[in-house]
Amino acid sequence: MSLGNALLGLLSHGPMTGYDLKKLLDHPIGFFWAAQMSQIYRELNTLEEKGLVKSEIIPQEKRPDRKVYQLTKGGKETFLSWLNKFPDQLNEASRSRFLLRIFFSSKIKLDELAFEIKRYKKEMEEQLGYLNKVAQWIKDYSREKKLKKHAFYWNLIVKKEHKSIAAGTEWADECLQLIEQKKRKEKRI
Amino acid sequence: MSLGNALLGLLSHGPMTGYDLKKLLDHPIGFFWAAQMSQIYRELNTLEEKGLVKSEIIPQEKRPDRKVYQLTKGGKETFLSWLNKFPDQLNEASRSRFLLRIFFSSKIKLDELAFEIKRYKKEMEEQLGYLNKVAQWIKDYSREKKLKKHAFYWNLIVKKEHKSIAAGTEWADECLQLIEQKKRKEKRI
DNA sequence: GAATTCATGTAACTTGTTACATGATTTA
DNA sequence: TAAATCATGTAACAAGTTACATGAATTC
Repeated sequence: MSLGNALLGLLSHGPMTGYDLKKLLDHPIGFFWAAQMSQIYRELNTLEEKGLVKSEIIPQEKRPDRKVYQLTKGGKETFLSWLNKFPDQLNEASRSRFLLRIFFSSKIKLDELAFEIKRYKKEMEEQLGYLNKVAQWIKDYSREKKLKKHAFYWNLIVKKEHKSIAAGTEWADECLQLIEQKKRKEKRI
Repeated sequence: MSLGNALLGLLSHGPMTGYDLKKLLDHPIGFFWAAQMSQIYRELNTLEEKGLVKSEIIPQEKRPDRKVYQLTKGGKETFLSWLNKFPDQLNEASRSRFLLRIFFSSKIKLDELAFEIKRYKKEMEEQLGYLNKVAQWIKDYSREKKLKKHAFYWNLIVKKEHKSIAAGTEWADECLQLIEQKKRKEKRI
């Protein structure tokens, strides 16, 4: 239940609603753990059933009530024990629709493949823009003393994403060159 | 149903049993699409219900019967239309337990983080070894005329993995240095 | 006046994981 | 003789996605 632990971890920064959690999950965390709203609400229910979080309804004027979740003792313990014990597998089973398509792409036209790779490259560029925003967000956030200690770790993640985006972009360029070469070669024959 | 399309794609190379499919999924495809045996059997049943594959039981001496699956016309069409239409999202929602742990790692000791990153690096090295085997496998495989045309595309994937493994390894080294620096700094204070 | 945001969710469905089950044959 | 391989799966569960629902307040 990695999503559950993500939620517990976020709640260790303070009480929040499902909606707030979703925003954090989208924003800096989306890079390495995505979740749908509906999944978050379900997970929060499960966590509450297990006694790891408790909720309190706070009425608001002119707005729907806020259902604010906070960690219980058990929740803190569960989260810390998850953090402290080594996972038996570091990486999730990999699944990339994009590479799956490339694997079979001898059956499509070279131009179509090139198009798809260009779109991939564009996506990398968008992610880079987003990553820069995240880096800025970390800077802003870490002005608060309480959050300063996190910045070091969060920047490690940013660094990793930077490298992987660079690798992806480089790869895309090389691919496009190789495809051009292949196209010329096929014309000659 | 990406797994379904992967299976259809593999079956387009010729009739196979679920077991054979699993071996291919583990071996070169595992890099970008993993699946459990039980999932494959279930997916094959679904594909058969939809009329995209058909199976034939071939009795064997001294071995359990083979249940050989092959594509139907509908299966070929479905696969090709999947290949030819652009997916609305190239990348799956990202999920990395490893990065999730790093995000929260201000709560664990620096040495433990370093240990985890070292293990990550080791995993990268193992993957590199595996990747080299895959590259060799492609070479061997593409001696067969029928499969030669795939080699170009499969090598694009190898190239991508190479780059991403290199990026990961580099990142791990830099992290370990930064952690050492931070440790020294903390001792001084 | 239309679209978006805030805030809550439920239901149905699909996909992925883990554990269990069988039983002969081959390799170390 | 123990383990691994071949080959088939089922069942239960966990996790993720998509579609649907509500309704006020704010922004364009």
